[in-house]
Amino acid sequence: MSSRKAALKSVPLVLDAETRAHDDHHASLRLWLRLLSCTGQIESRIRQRLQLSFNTTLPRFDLMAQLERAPEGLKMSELSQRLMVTGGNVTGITDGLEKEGLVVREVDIADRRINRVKLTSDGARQFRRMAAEHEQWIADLFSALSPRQKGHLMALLGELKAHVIGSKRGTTP
Amino acid sequence: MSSRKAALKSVPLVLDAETRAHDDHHASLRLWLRLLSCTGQIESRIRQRLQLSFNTTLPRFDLMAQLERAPEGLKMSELSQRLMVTGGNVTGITDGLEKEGLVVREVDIADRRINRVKLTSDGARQFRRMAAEHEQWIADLFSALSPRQKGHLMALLGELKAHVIGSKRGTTP
DNA sequence: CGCCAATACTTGAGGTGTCAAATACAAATG
DNA sequence: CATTTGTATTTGACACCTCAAGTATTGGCG
Repeated sequence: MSSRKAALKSVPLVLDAETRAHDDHHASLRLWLRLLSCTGQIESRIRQRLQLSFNTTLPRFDLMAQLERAPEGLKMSELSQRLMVTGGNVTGITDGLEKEGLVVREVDIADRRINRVKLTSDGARQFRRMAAEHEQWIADLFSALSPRQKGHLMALLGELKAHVIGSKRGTTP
Repeated sequence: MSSRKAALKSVPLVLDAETRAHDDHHASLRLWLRLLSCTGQIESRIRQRLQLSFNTTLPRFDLMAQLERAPEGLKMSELSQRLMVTGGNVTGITDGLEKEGLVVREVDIADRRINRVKLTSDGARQFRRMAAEHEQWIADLFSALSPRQKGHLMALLGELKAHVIGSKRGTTP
């Protein structure tokens, strides 16, 4: 109701360093939340479909996908590396798949510490069915973006990933 | 060894639909894997730091973050919605936080089915300490991108997310 | 040969996550 | 007011996932 205007807060023409930092922090935070929610949504859709269509899970699917490209089988440790999960985890998932007959463990002749894991023919057949559908799901989920946009997104994520991985120093030397 | 050239497979000047579809599928798949690995890397870095610096976890942090913006407290169901996880999960995380005295459950006077969850003053203090560091971590992790690039990434992910969420029909109506 | 460190994997405890069934309370209905 | 219906949360069974400790087995070294 007052008529005074002089007391309104001034709008600086040049933003100070602190303000810029604050804005950037905020932008990064929002970006991170969007990245997280985007990935989460897609992942949850895939899990859901894997469950509905094939009564399986993403980690199982991922493990089988690795095995499919390695007809000679993979060591547990190799699976662990490729799936970027711990060895104990691989043990558990492999147990489940083995119980369902989709996969077999074969003790290495030369070094009996080693377990070589292979797809059974049943597992291979089942995986091929799943892989085809899976690829289509992904294509559909990403169909909102043009090839050009996909390339752009790929590049931006590439830079981000490189920086994140590159700065992995300083934890426990 | 033959000198005949006519039998070489022709290279079409215009790619057929099948080839285009195949390439697009492949691009989508690679993009998805990169998205996944990027998010995973960042998430794992944050988890690691939360563990090292504050001996806590990401879900606990996220729950406390929600409570900080709601001094009157939140119902379990509200937490469930905001964190995008199931109610059972919220129960578990809240149990842990309550055991450590960072959070309290208060039964609603008017409707005794409702549990209102609040940060304790101890929890609030601890959260503020964590939040400041957390924001800095994020800013650092995303510092590889210019503000312009951040904006671009934000927009691309926005389109992707909108499409994914928009196509959520067709499961169980 | 015999011991010992390194390697490959498994096990067990603890925190997340999901779903479906159980519990506790409230509201609507007759 | 008693019964039914609905809502808020918890519980229990599984599946992941990590870390740290345990078990086998190998290969080197005295």
